[in-house]
Amino acid sequence: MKQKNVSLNDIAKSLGVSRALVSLVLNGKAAEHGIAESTCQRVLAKASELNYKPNQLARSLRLGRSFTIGLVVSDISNIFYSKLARAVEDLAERAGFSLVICSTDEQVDKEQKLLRLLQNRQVEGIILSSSQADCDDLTRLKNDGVPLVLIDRKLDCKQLSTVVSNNRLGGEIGTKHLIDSGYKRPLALAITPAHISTISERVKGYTNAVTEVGIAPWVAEVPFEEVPSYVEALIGRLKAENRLPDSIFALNNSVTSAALVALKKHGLDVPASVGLISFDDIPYFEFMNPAISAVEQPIAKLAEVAFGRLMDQINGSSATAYESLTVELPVNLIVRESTTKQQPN
Amino acid sequence: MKQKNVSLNDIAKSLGVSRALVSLVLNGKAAEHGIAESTCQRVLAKASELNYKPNQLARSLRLGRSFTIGLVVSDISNIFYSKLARAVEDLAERAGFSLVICSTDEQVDKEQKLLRLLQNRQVEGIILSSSQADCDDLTRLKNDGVPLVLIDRKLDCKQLSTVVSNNRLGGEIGTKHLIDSGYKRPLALAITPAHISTISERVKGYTNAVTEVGIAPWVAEVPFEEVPSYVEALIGRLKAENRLPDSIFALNNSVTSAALVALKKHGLDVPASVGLISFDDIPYFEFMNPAISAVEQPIAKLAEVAFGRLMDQINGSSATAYESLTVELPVNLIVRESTTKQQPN
DNA sequence: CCAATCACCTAAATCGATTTAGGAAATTTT
DNA sequence: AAAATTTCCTAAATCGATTTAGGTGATTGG
Repeated sequence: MKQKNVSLNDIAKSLGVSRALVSLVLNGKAAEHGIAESTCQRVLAKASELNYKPNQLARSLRLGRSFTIGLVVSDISNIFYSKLARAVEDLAERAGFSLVICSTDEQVDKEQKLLRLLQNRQVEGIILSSSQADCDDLTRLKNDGVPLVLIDRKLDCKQLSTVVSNNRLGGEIGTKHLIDSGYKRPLALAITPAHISTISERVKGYTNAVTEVGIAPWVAEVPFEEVPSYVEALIGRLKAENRLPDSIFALNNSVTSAALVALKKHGLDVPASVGLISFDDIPYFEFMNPAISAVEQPIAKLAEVAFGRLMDQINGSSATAYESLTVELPVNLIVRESTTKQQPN
Repeated sequence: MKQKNVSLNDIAKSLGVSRALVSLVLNGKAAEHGIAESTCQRVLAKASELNYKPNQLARSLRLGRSFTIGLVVSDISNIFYSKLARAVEDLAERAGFSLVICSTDEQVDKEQKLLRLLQNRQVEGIILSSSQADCDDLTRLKNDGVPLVLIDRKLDCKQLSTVVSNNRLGGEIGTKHLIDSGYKRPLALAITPAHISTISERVKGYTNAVTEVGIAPWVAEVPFEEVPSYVEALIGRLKAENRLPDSIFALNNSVTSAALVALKKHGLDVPASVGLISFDDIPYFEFMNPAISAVEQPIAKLAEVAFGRLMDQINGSSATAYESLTVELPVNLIVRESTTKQQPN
């Protein structure tokens, strides 16, 4: 069934030369080794005649380079991560790297297992959106010599190169926008576990903003395993008790979806009854009715900076050595219809 | 910087035994080779003491198995493909395979380049949603001994195992739903290039359905590089000329988005002015206003069947040899608000 | 005619694992 | 005590490439 692939040796044998010669020629090092032009031609011709495909596994083993990097996120089918993955893929491809993508489902043990797996596969570096609460495991990985860049989520950790959005500021901007639009009682919809830095930072930003104008913070924490049902129950309860917020800041795209479902199900109009702004912009928000306001993350830029840092680590260049270890990139407020408060009250 | 990894040899040396011994023990073949229990313990202890990580590259080279498969689609950031990727990832992981994901941007030359790359990397199989018009290239790949399964899009080709949705039937069902809802003049929004089987099949289904009830087919072909602008211009023109369709069947998720944008921009109410149904369901459709009706593809099932067939090819089992080479899986109509015609006219 | 130079190529080690055939020492059998 | 087994382990080939130090034969120089 699976016939043996053509190897360097096969070419060498069928030409009666050494495989060193063949390797040199095929790697374009013929000139610097003074290999006769005519020999080059013969090798090249034979290689294409036999349809030679270099075995990258062997090459990688010998060179100690796999030309592969890993991207580990919680769920590649989440649109935020799939956009990020695509951006990383393009950068990697241009740099001659393949990309292995893994999803952790927010499970720390799965994350650890996948990281070990990638390490065993000799990936040259890893870009990771970690679900871990501390960075012991990751520091160990890094000390093992695996270039590592954290993306999206930061850990409380001085050692690891990290690239994130400015989530705190995003939380602030979004909240201020609600306040500026006339909302008096904005509810922040967060998600557990609480150690996920993106969410906690956004909550901080929210809290700062409301506190500053004398509004008491109001944060609901949604367990990530049961987002839709929990949010629906929450909205239902608040409505029944006549304690609805006048606006909601949904702090990531999964709670935004849940909130939209719940509001629709309970017949609550956006923005007439409840204003809504989302952390994370989604293509579909633009043409929804109402169009959803959002705090947009610079996905392409995140990928770019993270990938750049990873390459610096791989190439051992000290370019980023003197920069701050953690970069926070600016986010962008997109005002649409879902935060347009109708009447002043 | 990058210290050398601990190898089998290091363990062997530091224990004064052969590396064959170490390999056998670590692979659990100690018993069948009559290796002393005490020796096993020493090896295991030393391996964990030195924090040994097996080099999968070396292992793969020796075994002739990379435990990696490739998934090649047009764009991993498209939600359809990212859901598919996630499903494949889970299956692959359970089977002990890593997944390399590549995007082709619908470019045939890029697809060919990526396939070659994957082949050089010795992936054990490839799941491919191809942008190619014919299958010469792919047949060659397969004949090279690379297990290959086409997914999502089929080619006009008798040789390649293929797993797709029943797109023709989906086109029919969606169109019939429009007709049954009282629409008289449904426009099918297709996309070029025309050789993409998903779209051409859906158009066929649409055409069958309208023809059957005596309605003339009306298909607009949108060039895939300029979907949003083209669709907007089209809707604008039709509106200006007072030739608007009473409903639209958007034949994939990119034109659906474009149609929604265009309709909103031109102030056309869905479904009051124009009904809309989408091929491909998207999570966001459920809670949009109006909620969008859709023909849903069985993504998980597609992944499952394709992966199963790939494994059969890899394992050389003839399980699927007698089945039809192409499977078409049933799709599902989801009726929501966007196809609710108000008044009979 | 011998040595130096040049042009061209090869041998062999190496990366890190797996696997098979077989060997040495200890034990049992007769 | 010699022969036959057992028990436990090793040598060496192998996967397919890369790379370095060196070798061979022809040409040139003196």
